This record gives sequence, structure tokens and C-alpha cells, in this order.
Amino acid sequence: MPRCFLVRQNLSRKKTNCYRQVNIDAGAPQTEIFPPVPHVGIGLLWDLYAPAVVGQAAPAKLPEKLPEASTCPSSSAGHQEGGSTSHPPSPDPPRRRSHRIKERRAATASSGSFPRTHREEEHDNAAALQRHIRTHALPCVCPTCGKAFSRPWLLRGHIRTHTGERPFSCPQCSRAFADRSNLRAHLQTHEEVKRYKCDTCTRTFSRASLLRKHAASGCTR
DNA sequence: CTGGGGATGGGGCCC
DNA sequence: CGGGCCCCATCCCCA
Repeated sequence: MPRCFLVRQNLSRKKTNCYRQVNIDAGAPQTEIFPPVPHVGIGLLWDLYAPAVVGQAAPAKLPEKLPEASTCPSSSAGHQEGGSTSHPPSPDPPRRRSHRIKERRAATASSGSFPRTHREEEHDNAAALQRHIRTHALPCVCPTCGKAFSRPWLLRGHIRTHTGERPFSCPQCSRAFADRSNLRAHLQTHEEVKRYKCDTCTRTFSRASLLRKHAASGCTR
């Protein structure tokens, strides 16, 4: 599920004070955070969307922009945001587990082995759905600002924004990060060869998002 | 426009 | 079954 389903788009995540003011001053943190999406609707979306993408790389979560997601080169040269720090940049980076499963499911759908794999898929989907449903419960509430999260580790990461704790340090520079993913993204900046290449020009970028912005701005180089 | 940091969410997987 | 951790993805914001 895209984050925008859970957090108001116009609520600044950069400035954590905004959370405090919005949530506490408004006195209704839950109503500020919860989207107007009925829980049952999620299951329907899940069920409706998954068959529509069988045969392609089925997204693990609902795309924020369906047309772009359908044309996103997710199965082509690396599209990982931060990339795995244990692997050098490569035009053919190791596929993620989610990709392998997506491909397996796609292959299942297009193969003749429907009965057995269907049971597998039912199990997978049921487990995934149950877990997804749990994401709509937000039992983990920040004692500082009242923001609620679905999982404890999400809350822990959020609390670091209050405490300033940065347990993840870059081995190549002195910079530290509160989030491992952000460290991984940072490590890409140390790479000489960027893994995201523009198809139109010769420019390369350290992030998929930078490449997208570059393309969206109209590659003129 | 670009590069990068910060924040947050999801599913996969293991225990 | 659920918690916890991991990796990946994405958005926003700022320099």
C-alpha cells in the first residue's frame, strides 16, 4: 500500500514538528492519519488488482500511478532506490525476493500447473492479505507526538526522528543515519558508477527517483 | 534541474 | 500466528 494511503499528502514528513502540531493541536491524531479507505475495500483492491497484472511483473503493492507502474522498467536494469550495499552496481543486479515471487506467480498463471500452484497462491495470498489487513491497525503510537504506526519497528524508526539517534554509520565517511535504507542510498553516492542510466542521454544517476525526475523534466541532453 | 537526506510504508522471510 | 528484521520503494524537502 502506498504511503499516501496512510498519511496525508500535505502533511510534511520532513519537519516532525508538523506531526506534533497537527496531531496534538488538532486533538484527533487518528482521524488525521487514517485515510477514508474502508478496510474491506483493501481486500477488494488486492483481489481486483492482482489478476490484472498477471503476466507482467505483479507489483507487491498498489502502484501509486498505474500507467507509470505498468511501464516502469522494474524488471530491467536496476531500479532499486538505494541498492544493495553488498553488491557493486551492475546492469543486472540480483533480483529481489519479491521479484522472484512475482515472477513465480506470473509463471504459475501462464503455466499449466494451475491446481497445485493455485493452492500455493491461495496460501500466499491469504497470508499476505492477513498481514496486509494488520497494517490497517495502528497500535504503535509515538509517545512524543502521537503519530500511530502499524508495526513496532516503524515506530522505533520514527522515534529516532525525535531522539536524533543515528545508529547507521557510513564506513566511507563520518555521516550517520537513523535508517538503514537511507544509509544504503547514501552509499550509492560514493559509487563512481551510477546504476541508473538515462536511455536518451548518457547521464547516470544514483537513484531511480533521480532518473525519473530527469526523464520527467524532459531529457534535453 | 540535480543531488541527496529524511521519513515512512509494504511485503518477504525467519523464528 | 505474530513479532522482528530485512530490503525495497517512494515521496517530500532542501541545498
